[in-house]
This record gives sequence, structure tokens and C-alpha cells, in this order.
Amino acid sequence: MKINFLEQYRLQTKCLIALDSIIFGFDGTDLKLLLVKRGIETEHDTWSLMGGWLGSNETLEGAAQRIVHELTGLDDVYLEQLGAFGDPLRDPVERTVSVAYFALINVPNYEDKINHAFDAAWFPVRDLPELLFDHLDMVESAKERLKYKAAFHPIGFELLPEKFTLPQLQNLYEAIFGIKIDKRNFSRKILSTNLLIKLKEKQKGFSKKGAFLYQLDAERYKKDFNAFLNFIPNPDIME
Amino acid sequence: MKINFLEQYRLQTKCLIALDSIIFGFDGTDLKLLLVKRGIETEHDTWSLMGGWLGSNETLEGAAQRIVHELTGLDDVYLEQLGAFGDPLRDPVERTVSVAYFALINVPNYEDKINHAFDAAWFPVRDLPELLFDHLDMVESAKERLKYKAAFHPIGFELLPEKFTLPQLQNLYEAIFGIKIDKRNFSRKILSTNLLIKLKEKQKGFSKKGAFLYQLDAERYKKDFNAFLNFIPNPDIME
DNA sequence: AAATGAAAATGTAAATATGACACTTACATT
DNA sequence: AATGTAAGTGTCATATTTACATTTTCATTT
Repeated sequence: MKINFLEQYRLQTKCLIALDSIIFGFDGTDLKLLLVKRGIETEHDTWSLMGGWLGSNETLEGAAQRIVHELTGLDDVYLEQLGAFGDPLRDPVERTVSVAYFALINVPNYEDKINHAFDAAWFPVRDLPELLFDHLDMVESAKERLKYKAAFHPIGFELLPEKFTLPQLQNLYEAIFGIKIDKRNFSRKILSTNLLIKLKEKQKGFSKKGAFLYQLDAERYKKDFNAFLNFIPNPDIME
Repeated sequence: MKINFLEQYRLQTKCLIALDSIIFGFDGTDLKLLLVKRGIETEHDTWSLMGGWLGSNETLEGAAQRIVHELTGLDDVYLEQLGAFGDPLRDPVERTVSVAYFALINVPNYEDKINHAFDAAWFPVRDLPELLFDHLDMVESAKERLKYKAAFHPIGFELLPEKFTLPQLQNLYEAIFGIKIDKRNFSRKILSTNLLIKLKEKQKGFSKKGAFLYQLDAERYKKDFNAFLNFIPNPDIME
């Protein structure tokens, strides 16, 4: 059963392709999202994910990287694809399929690199402003994915500075999952991975006693990334 | 920093959107994939995933459902989005972004429903023919996703007939993960979920003794779907 | 009718991981 | 020198995991 093949292509409706990136950050206390204020006339001053159009010779991820760079100044952010969002009415202007990516970055590390030309700003995920189009759906979906991944893979470190303390790491997990974790059990579990190197230095200033800094053992991290972890007691994660 | 907004839309290059579905099946022994032979003149008689184009008023999933139906006759298959594949050269004819979905179905249950007009046929995932475009990448990606999900969620049942035996279920997990599992430990673990109802009947014919049939407790299945399982000892799953 | 063979079914003990729980330590500030 | 605040640490009871071998059932063969 053959069909005229090229004819098939010619008859199809074409679509705009957008890329939207959800950038998670952690400042030591709160899980945050980087948003930009898009000067869009029809949607007055709405906050938006890092969005833009697919260029004709770009890969999807390449375009997402370029857009993140153009809007924030950030380079070489590790982006992971979240999926495609293509409801016919998601963009009221014209039918657009958007491919969403998400990234984890450390807020203080990148703070000075962020280009504020586009009013890029951090918002706590628990208290987001109104977002453009279906961007809130994308964010919800990204939060679930983050939980899912974080429950099994040591990705938490992507959100922390190079040197971090156990209480910071614990705060991060508590923020991602919205739970409290016993610090004795947490440190036992996390240290049993042998993924952390304890440094001689302490982080001062935050507490009086100061907390020891740790660093990721990069070798093991790469090697054991796929080893499943189970940081979260009774995880309650959906997809 | 405002930009002429509608102008922005007008300037963008448009793209074709394809949907491709990866349909996994299990015949009691092997994990299989449903493929169709596309009568495509440029790619002579290559086997292909269930692919087609996005219609102008369809949702992505709606289009994927329609295409699966048109090519196979199957209805109401549960499809989950795998992601978008958009390499500029993936389709040599014209730039196309494809959104891939995957599904799990039970082979014998659907056998008679499958429309063979398009030469739809099952292939063991361990021994696939050459595939169209980047469909092999999609399949690899789907296999990883299946492993990932199956490690934590009781999705194995989707691939089995309504009544199935513990050895069948174990074979399925062994096929998905490519490992051997101790049957005593497997049955203890799987039964401890209380997700299975043991029937009085036995499956006859395959073994001399015959194995008891089980059925999914649909109530609990829905309720506990998000409860994490850990069927797989030392899982070694990547994403 | 008895013997055979092939897969199904089942239990236990040792090792490991988990979860609950509270006191001591360090040090900056007063 | 005293105080306050967060960091750091240990134990025990329970649950989970792993490793491992024998018996049962019944269709088929003799």
C-alpha cells in the first residue's frame, strides 16, 4: 500500500516551534525559578520562562541553550528535555509546539553572570507570579520530574555551590520534596554513598558553630550517577 | 525592552510536526516492538514506528492516538510522551520535529485487533530490523524509559493479559532489565504489594504442573500506582 | 499403572538498611 | 564568663534484602 510520499509532506500544516526552559536554582534555603519579563504587547508584562523560537538549522537543545544564553547571559547550562507541549490553543497568537527543557543551577554562583537586561529574576517555586501561556503547566511538570530524578540520582549537587555543607544539602532535599528529614539519618545515608569529600574548612557566618564544608567526589559522581539512591524516606512522587 | 510581538511570530520558520509511537508488547517470553512497513518511495520498504503528521486542530497525544489507530486498528492505547526529536537532519526530506510516544500492550490480547493492512508486525527488541530515520534512537530512549518506570511502578501488568502467572510476570521483568531474578525473592516481593489476587485456576499447557493465575487488584493498582516499588535487585538503570 | 521429567511452589537464616529518638559540641555574641 | 544557636554524633528495634535447596504437581512416557 504505497502512497505518494513527497505529496504527503507537501500537504501537511506547518507549525512554529518554541523552546522554553525552566531554570531551577537554590539559594541555600529556597528552591527558585528564573523567570523573565517578556515585553509582549498582548500579554502585558507577564513573567515567562526562557522562551524563543527554533532556528532553521538548530537542534532543539542547541536552540534552548542559545535562548537561555540570550536571555540570561548564562552559558553551558546542563539542559534536560522535559517534553513537548502542543495544545492547539496554548499560544493564542498562532499554533506553536513548545519543547520544554529544564536546568539546575546554583544561584549565588551565577548571580553576577545573569544579564538583567530582560528583567530576569528569581522566584521561589512556592510563590510564583502569573505566567505566560501554559508555562505554569510546564513548571509543574518540571517540578515532578525534578522530584523523580532527585529521589534516585544525586542531582542535588547541581544546585549547590562547589563547596557546601550537609545542612545546606539537607535543606535542598527538604525544599524539593517539601518534607522534613531527620538530620542524623540524612547524614548517615548521604555519607554512605562515599560521594562526598569532607573538607577541613568550615562555613562560617550562618551559624555560630559553623558547618564543615563538603565537596563532591567528581570521579565517583560520574561513575555512580546511575546507582540508585534513596535519600527520601517514603517518597511520594508521581509522574 | 519591548519588541514588536506579532512581527516576531511572522519571521519564524515553520516546521512539520510528526508523531511517532513506540508500542511495546510482551508475548510471555520476549519483549517486542510493533512496527509497520511504510511504503515510502525514498526509503524502500523500511520498517518504521507508527508515524504520522500532526493535524491543525489536534493535541499531540490526540494525533498520536489517531495515528496508532489508523495504522494498527488499536484503540484507547495508553500513550505516554517520550519527548521531542528534532535534529535538523533527522528527516532527509524536510525539516520535521517528531514527538515520540510510547505504549505498553499485551500481544495476544490485541493480536486479532491489529490491522495488517500496513504490514504491522512484532519484532523482538533484541533483534530489530533497520528502522526509518532516527527511529532507532527513539526506541533506545523508550527502552530506557521503560526500565526506569518499571523499576518503580507496577507497569509490568500493562504488558500482560488480564490473567497471568507469576513466572510470566517474572519473565517480563527479566526481559525488560535483561537480568535473572531469584523466583523466591521475586514472588515474595511482588506478593507483598498486595496488588495481585490469586485465582483458583491454573495456566495449563506450558508446564506439566501448571502455574496459578493471578489477576491485578484494580482498586489497589490505581491507588498504589505511585507507591514506589523496587522489584529489581541492584537496579542498573540509566537515563 | 508406574516411572520420569520439567517447571512451580515454598521457607529460613544471616546480613543489611531503615527509622525513631536526644544529648553534646563548638563558637560567636553578649 | 555566660548564653544561645545550629552542628554534629550513636544506639537500638524493626524491616528489608539476599542467598540458597527441596518438595510438589501433573503430563508424558514406558
